[in-house]
Amino acid sequence: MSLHLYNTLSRSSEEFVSLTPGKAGIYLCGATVQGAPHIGHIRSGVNFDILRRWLTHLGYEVTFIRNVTDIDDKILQKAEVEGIPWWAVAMKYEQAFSWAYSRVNVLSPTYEPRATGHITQMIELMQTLIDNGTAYAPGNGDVYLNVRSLKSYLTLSNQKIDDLLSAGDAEDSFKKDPRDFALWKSAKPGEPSWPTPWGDGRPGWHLECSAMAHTYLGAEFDIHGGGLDLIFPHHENEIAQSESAGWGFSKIWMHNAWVTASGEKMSKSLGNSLLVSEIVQRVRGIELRWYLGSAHYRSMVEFSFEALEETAVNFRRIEGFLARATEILNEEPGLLVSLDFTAAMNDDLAVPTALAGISELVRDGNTALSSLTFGDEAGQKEIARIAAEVRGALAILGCDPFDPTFAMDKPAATDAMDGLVKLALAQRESARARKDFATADAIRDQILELGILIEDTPAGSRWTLAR
RNA sequence: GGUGGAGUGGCCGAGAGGCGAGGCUCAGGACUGCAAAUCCUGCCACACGGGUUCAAAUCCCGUCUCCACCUCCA
Repeated sequence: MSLHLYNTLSRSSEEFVSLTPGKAGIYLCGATVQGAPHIGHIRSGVNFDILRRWLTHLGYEVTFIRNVTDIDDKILQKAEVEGIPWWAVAMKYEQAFSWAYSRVNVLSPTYEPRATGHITQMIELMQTLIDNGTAYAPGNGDVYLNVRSLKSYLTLSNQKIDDLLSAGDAEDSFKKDPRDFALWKSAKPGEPSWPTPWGDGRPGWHLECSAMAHTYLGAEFDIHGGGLDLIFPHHENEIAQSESAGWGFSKIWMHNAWVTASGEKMSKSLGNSLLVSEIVQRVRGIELRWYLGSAHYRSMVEFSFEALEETAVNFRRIEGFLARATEILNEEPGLLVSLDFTAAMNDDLAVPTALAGISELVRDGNTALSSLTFGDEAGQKEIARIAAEVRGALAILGCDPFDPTFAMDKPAATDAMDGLVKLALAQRESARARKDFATADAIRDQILELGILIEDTPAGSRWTLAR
């Protein structure tokens, strides 16, 4: 089966046919840099990173744009609170996001545009919309989109305009209709602003994504992604602006579900302990990624530390197999992508199904490892094949243990430490040889207290860090 | 009020008419000097009430519970 993806627009799974053969353009709504990233933000990054890696594996040349919205009401508020300029707030949290993305091995986008770098494009878009009558400037410096003038609206969220609850503050505004939304907001005293033909001001929330997607991906592109909660109003308004400008815009809309805590969506108050910076104190980045990536992207992930730990244990089993296979083979496994994995991924990125296949492969691999006899070339080949299929799958999911990105998670695995542990192991070995098990076990216990696990194998003892 | 989603074994979590996804935990076994790691066996679940069908977790009708979006949101 070829790649099929669920399109929010049609509420069904559709075959992916790119606009330009061999190429794929993706626009992902990135962060509004107003605070530190929690694991929900990062989940979105991981989900779409997996999509990107899969498309790349399938042979597409992927242009992946993930924006940074670096001007907005909350950033200005935060600047007040923190007593630093708004642009310093934006930079601070943009860097926090970059750090978090890198900890979970999310690839850098092809380009990462900032809203404030695209004011010119936004003004051009507004001019187009005003010229063709879909937008209006009431004279106070604001620019609004007239939603009643649209041929279609709310096609993504499948709502009727009159069913929407009306905005609370609509009465005293310059809007023609309460549902009209701001493309541009006039500057209040002390706020940053940019000059436009309609007055000094700053972008409304939605305009930047239309302008930037158009700049880097063109009038029409393949996939637009983001969190479920962006469907309305953000993505509806992007569609409204872009289609009114005559752009085809995105063919497929993909939305990731969120991470919940105690059954509820993470809000700021709940999210404090779930900052990426906190979680990676508990588990390694690769384990956090495994956790966030292992649920289907359209399913809610109910966060708990227990589930996180459990998933980490599951990952270590897979990792342990690859480590043992590497020792036996005397080289890093290759990278193969199996037919089962391909079938699962092609079915709207069915990672959980793919994971079941990986678990079965690992079991077969462990069995092959334990039944391997000296000089068994067929057995070695089998182990090499299985290890390569496991590693190949992990690599697509961004969790390849051999990926240098994760090297920082193994700080203690230096040659010096290896030498010291082996020294102790040699002493234990000689104690075992003379059947002095009390001494042998004492050595093992002492090493364990330092956080090092000992496994005795027919080929001798091996050690790993316990974590 | 409108729109969308969810309810699966001790726990997590897939599947969407027909042979027990998978993981974690736990119990037993194999291996081991003892462990660890690994493998094997066991734990036959689908919110509730009806219906359709040879066959329903899956389809239909109804009910209950929970969550989300409706101009701050990943």
